[in-house]
Order: sequence, then structure tokens, then C-alpha cells
Amino acid sequence: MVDVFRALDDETRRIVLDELSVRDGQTLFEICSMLAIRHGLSLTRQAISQHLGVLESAGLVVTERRGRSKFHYFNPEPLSGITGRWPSRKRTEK
Amino acid sequence: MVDVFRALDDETRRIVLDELSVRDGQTLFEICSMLAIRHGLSLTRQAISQHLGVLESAGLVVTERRGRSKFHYFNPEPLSGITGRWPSRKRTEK
DNA sequence: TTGATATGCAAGCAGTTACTTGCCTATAGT
DNA sequence: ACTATAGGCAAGTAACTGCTTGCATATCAA
Repeated sequence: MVDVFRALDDETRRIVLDELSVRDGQTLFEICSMLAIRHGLSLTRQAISQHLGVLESAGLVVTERRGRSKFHYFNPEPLSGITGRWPSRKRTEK
Repeated sequence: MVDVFRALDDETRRIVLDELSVRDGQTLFEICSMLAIRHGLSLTRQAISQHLGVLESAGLVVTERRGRSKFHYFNPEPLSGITGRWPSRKRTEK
């Protein structure tokens, strides 16, 4: 089980979340193409697969397997634990 | 300049933010005592000083030096960049 | 079945991180 | 001036992280 904070401590993983938040439900190969073409990241498929594993372990990505493809979906719910830990006191609070 | 995500990827640093959000403006030695007594963390002063340096470099802590003491204040503003990057789509959005 | 596609597992390597140890600077009190 | 207090700098080390390479598994199409 990976911590949400650690999962977010990597620009590649953050970009993956960016991409999934734009187009959800992509496969590993689609994500590889996205990162290579649109972000100039020349990583191997395995490297990206490991990143997806970290994101999934942190609950930020949920997957669904159909046939030989695995679809990845962005789950923003764990992000609430971050700002929820240090609730920024509103100035309207007397 | 340290990334906010990296600064948060450490439980000790997160606890420091917890402590400062409860009692702001503590010195290095006060923070050391807090971590040791209330959290059972037996770290050296230098280790905690380095953590404070990371937090300050990320903008999460601002400091003010008076005499031989340095006071540390929690600045939650950089946290807005985290949830701001992946705005959780509200369900009221059609 | 044969071959191509989509993904998984695991070992190894280089760079980074957290922590310690040792020494140094600066301020305050006597 | 001397001592204690509060903090800073830097090198070294053990553990971890991101990435690659190589091989294996599973699904689909012919």
C-alpha cells in the first residue's frame, strides 16, 4: 500500500493523472503514447507500468481489465486527504 | 527550490506541519521537543533542521529570526496548487 | 496452432534521500 | 572575556527510488 503523498512525488505520475483527467480509461500503451508524443517522455513501457502500479496502490488510479487490455481511471478521492489534513483556516473564521 | 509534492512526501515533515498548525511560531528546539515527546521521534536536531529547510524551500514554512532564535510558521498557501491541479469535478456539473 | 498484441514479474544499477557525526558561527547572560 | 544557548555547514552512509533489461504469461486473430 503506497502513500498518496509518495505517489504524487513524481512528475511523471502527476502527468499521468493529468492525462487521465483529460481522457479517462486509457490503456498502458495509450498512456505510453501520450507521454511520448505530448510530453516528450521517452520511458520504457515497464517504467510507466510501474508508475501506474504506484498510482493504483495509492488509490489514485483504479483499473478494469477486459480481455488483454487494462483500462486506467483517475480516482481523485484520495486527494481529499491532503487538504483535509491541514484545513486552510478561512479568513471568515472569527 | 523544492517541490511542494516532494516536501510533503515525508511523514516527519507532515507531522511538523501538524504541530505548527496547532501551535505556530515554534523554534527548532521546541519542534525537536514536540516530535520527541508527543510523537516518539528520536531524531537529531540536524535531521529536523534539514526537514525544516525542505519545508521552507517549498514555501510551506516561513521563518523569522530574532536574536539567536528562529521562529517557524506554517504557510498553507502552496497546498492550493495540489488540489488546484486536479480540480475534483463537482457532481453538480452537468 | 502459430504469431502478434497487451501486459506482468524480477533482478540489477545509478541517482537520490534521510539521517548521523563532527565542527563552526552567532547571540545572550554572567 | 568566558560560558551556555540556538542554530548552520558539510561529509559520509544506509536505504530507497526510478529506470532498464530480459523473460514470461495471457488474449486475440489467422
